[in-house]
Amino acid sequence: MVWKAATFNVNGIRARLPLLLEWLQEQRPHVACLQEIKCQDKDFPHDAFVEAGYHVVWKGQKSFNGVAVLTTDPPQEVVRETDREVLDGEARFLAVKTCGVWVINTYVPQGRSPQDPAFGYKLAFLKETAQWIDARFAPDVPLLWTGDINVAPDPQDVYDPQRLDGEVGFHPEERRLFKEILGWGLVDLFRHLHPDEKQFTFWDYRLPRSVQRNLGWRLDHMLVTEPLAQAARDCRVDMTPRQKPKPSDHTPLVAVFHLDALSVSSPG
Amino acid sequence: MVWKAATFNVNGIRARLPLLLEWLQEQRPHVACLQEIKCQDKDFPHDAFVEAGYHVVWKGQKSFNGVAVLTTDPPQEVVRETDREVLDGEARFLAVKTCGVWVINTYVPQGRSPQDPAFGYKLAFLKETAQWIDARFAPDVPLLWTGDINVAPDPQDVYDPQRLDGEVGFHPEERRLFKEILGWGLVDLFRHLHPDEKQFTFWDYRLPRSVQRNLGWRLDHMLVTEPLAQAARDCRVDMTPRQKPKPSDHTPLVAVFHLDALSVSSPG
DNA sequence: GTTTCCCGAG
DNA sequence: CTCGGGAAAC
Repeated sequence: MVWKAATFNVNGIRARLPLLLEWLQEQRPHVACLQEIKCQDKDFPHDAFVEAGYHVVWKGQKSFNGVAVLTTDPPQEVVRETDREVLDGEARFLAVKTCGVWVINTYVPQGRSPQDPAFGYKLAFLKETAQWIDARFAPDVPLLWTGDINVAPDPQDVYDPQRLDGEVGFHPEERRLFKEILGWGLVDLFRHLHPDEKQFTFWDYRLPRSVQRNLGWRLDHMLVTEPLAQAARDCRVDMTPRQKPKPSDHTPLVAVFHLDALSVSSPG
Repeated sequence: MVWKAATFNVNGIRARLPLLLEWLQEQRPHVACLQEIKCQDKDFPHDAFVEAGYHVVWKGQKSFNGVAVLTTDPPQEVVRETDREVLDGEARFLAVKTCGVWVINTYVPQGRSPQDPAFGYKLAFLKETAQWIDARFAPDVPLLWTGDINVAPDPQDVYDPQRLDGEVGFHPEERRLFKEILGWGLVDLFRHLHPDEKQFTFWDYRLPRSVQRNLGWRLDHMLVTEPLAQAARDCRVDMTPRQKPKPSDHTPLVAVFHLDALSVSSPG
């Protein structure tokens, strides 16, 4: 099957609901990983997604963070709790197996500033997620770690690498860690398919006309294991939601895979 | 000329802007008195009304209160300050002469509760407005005192006169004062033209389905001097804005006058 | 319920 | 700039 996956930091699912539903109808991803839903579980607009034809798994908290996974096919497995304090303490982690693929959706802490304890938390969150994956999966299973990773790995991933060097999101320590994580057996799919493109997924609201001036960052990623990398046919940023009225500060990243082409080592 | 006047407590002019502009295009009043604009002067959406073909006078304050007068014809005179502390202390009073008619727009304090100092302030505000009018005008000039007066004068002006007797807005003291003020030479135009109609202009947001159950109050009025009363051809409540999405808790009161029929004692 | 302000967070 | 939350007012 042709399988479409997407990640989208919506910055408030209630504020973004009209835009998000419109985008889902246009793109019809088989799986959509959402971050920063910013609502408690009871306030999640579940019905709207069911009406749109999706199964929904969500994990919210008051005010901040919160993640959700929408799937056209019912999820085969769901992991809501990892029993790791760093991953479970805030609503930032959700894993779902759908269409035979494990999808890990994370909203990695932004980090605030390199001196702030939040930066240590960010690094720990990245490490623990990688460890959790390592403990549970091998690099030869079809796995997609996606979401707002909040790290721009390379100079071409920020609008001004000189000025931003050392800033949170483009700090040597996180970039090094990001590469180290890839070393386990993950491919940065967008960069893999587009080695030279300068394409962003986030533009700060606070910079005037940041979209028009393209003052962006590539912070949202699809990290895939080798079998999925080989099954990939496309991975691109969809700019349209960021250009509409009342946008999120992020815009979706979308990938297409030929799951039939998947060569899995294990029998199941 | 046929002259249409309206009063509308918008409960936040920024939140109500789409509804208000739509309503202005449908009704095209020559003068529209707005209350509870709830914005500072710098935040008033002046341009939107100019584009809609209106001259605008407004007086706002932070957070609460605030009044505005829209006129199709340029105002001949404007009174923004009365030099009376009670009238000028909060943004509740604005007077404009347009098309030869003096229009006094007030947002009378709600009063909170009969024991609260705010209730005394309400009574004082009503008295001072009446005094200001008396000091400046005679009952034989065309004058319209309109706005959210926050008094339901008679039992037929509230949804449950028994239960509400003594409540703020339907307290004997304010009703008595309201009648006393009319005694100077003002006519409650809606009641004058519709002696037996039970028609409201306000329905509390907090009562579930208050509009459908018609749990309302008649708090918004057009008090006119005799010449205007004789020139009046119509005075009715326009329910449509209260029935649309995102309504104010009030709905407009609209009146039509034949100004040619005006017999003014003075020459100008 | 609804609006506005102020706050913390990004 | 924008979101959500809590307070105050009606």
